[in-house]
Amino acid sequence: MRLRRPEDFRRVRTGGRSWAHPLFILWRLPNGGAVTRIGIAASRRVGNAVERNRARRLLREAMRHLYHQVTVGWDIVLVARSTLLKTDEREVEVALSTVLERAGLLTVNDASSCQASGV
RNA sequence: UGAGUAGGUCGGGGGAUCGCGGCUUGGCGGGGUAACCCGUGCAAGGCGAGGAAAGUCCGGACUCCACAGGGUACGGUGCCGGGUAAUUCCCGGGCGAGGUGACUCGCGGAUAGGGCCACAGAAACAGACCGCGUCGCCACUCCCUUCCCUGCACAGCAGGGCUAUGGUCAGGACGACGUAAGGGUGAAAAGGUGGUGUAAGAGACCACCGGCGUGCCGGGUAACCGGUGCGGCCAGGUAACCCCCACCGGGAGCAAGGCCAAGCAGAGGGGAAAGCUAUACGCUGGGGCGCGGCCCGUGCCCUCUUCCUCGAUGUCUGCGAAUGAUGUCGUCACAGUGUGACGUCAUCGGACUCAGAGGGGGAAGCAACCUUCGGGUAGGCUGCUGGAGAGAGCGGGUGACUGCUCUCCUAGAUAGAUGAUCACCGGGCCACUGGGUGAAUGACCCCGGUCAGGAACCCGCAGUGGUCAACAGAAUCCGGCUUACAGACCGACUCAGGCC
RNA sequence: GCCCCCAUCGUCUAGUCUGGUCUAGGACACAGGCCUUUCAAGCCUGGUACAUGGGUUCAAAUCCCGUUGGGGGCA
Repeated sequence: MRLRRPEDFRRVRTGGRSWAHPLFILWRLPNGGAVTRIGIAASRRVGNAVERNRARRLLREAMRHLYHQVTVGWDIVLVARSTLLKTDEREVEVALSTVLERAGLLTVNDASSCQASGV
């Protein structure tokens, strides 16, 4: 599920914890439900419209591959940085999985982690 | 072959797997008698970014608000004609400038008026610093003359002097006038050349050239062009300064606008028709009576929230004197189980008087609504994609463009959909290999060819490997402009060189 | 998305409307020197800017057009 309303983004950004990475910043906040909700943001500092779309799509594709390994019940906001434009999807996916692990959001699952590293 | 000019087209292709957003159909769930509607971690089918989607610079469509008409203000456009829904766009033409040329660039008015033109320069729009002249004045320099001194043997001559006389050719100073040829300054300086002319000069005059204004004739829808006559040198730049002339323009923008849900806090101003209209005080007004001869003044009383008007010696309620009716009781008279009179009490009626209340219509007031400021919401639906639409054919037009016919349907997101991975084909560039054309050179026939040979260069035909692939993402829609852009292709034209 | 506004030394600004005297002024900051035992303060000196590309004009920070960057408003 995606986060769409501006107040949801505000809530996660003000009430949640964050982890920074050279490629992006991750915020998370428990939502009290049984679903994982993802929001992706790219400011004008990232670049023009094409570059912002590119950054968003990379993050969304990486998150799609890792979605079922994420512990349920959290709202997650990913903020893109301009370094994303120089990388490809696999690097983003590896970086995202390590940051998710540091944030304690990965459900420990041997099969899925092997799949994640093997893709 | 080289160098250019203007224009047009394209913006990699088709696949596999996993995903994304609409639409249609079908499942599933809900509602409903039904038609059908709503929802969806579902399935299938089909669709899914651009030539600039960008900048938001013009012009329209559409929506809301305002709106008799005209003028002014403000803004825009600006050679002429045409195209178009419209334009600051496009097409054709005119003039000027640049280029050998293809071609490119520019465009109202500076004698309608105002302002400005720094510094420099005499002067920046009409002027005189130097200069060139004429005249006057001075007598400074020089010259001449007179005078004085010295010498020569003195008629005179020579030299010198002059704060001493006169003259005025020349120079100089000053003043007045003429002049604009020349000088210098500046971004810009008052038509050019030659002559006549003059005190000096000057379009002052003349010839030619250039420019301007204007009349006529001819061509053209027009801008304008050609011819011809006249005037006359008219005399700077700036209108992306004000301005003049002609034409155009109401304002805001899809976050417009409409509907629903949720939520908050009202205040000021204006206010049509219909509807509704309470209390108190004061002022004003109205009515009645009295006094003074009248106008009028004054005193008292009554009346309505306030004012106007209609109607009213009226209506209703209450108190109640005189008086009337009935009844009880008493007294008297007549008279005789009664009648009458008077008195008292009770009940009923009650003119007039007194006290109180009141009608119909209109205006003020309340109020729907509008507006200004303030407060609240940032959720959903709609607008929302079929249109000045695209392609082809046949016509019209020099062209922009346009008429008819046929065919086609081609994104609608809203933290905002096109992505990830994999190879394949195609393109540019580079390297290597192969191939083609083929010089030097050699041989043969013979005054020019044939055969061998294989360098450098060129081509990029074939193969292999590597590498590169831009600018950029719809947000109401459309027509233009501007800006960004790797590269590829198409035909047209010009100039130069070579060959036939 | 739609509609406005702005850009001048390192920073804050004047000048722009009405072009010239702008080699662009001021304050703070910076560098050097004087003063002081030293620091601060004070005094003197210096360097440092018209966002960018064109156009109009004799001349542009100023007027016109494009580009870039920044800011704001609109249910």
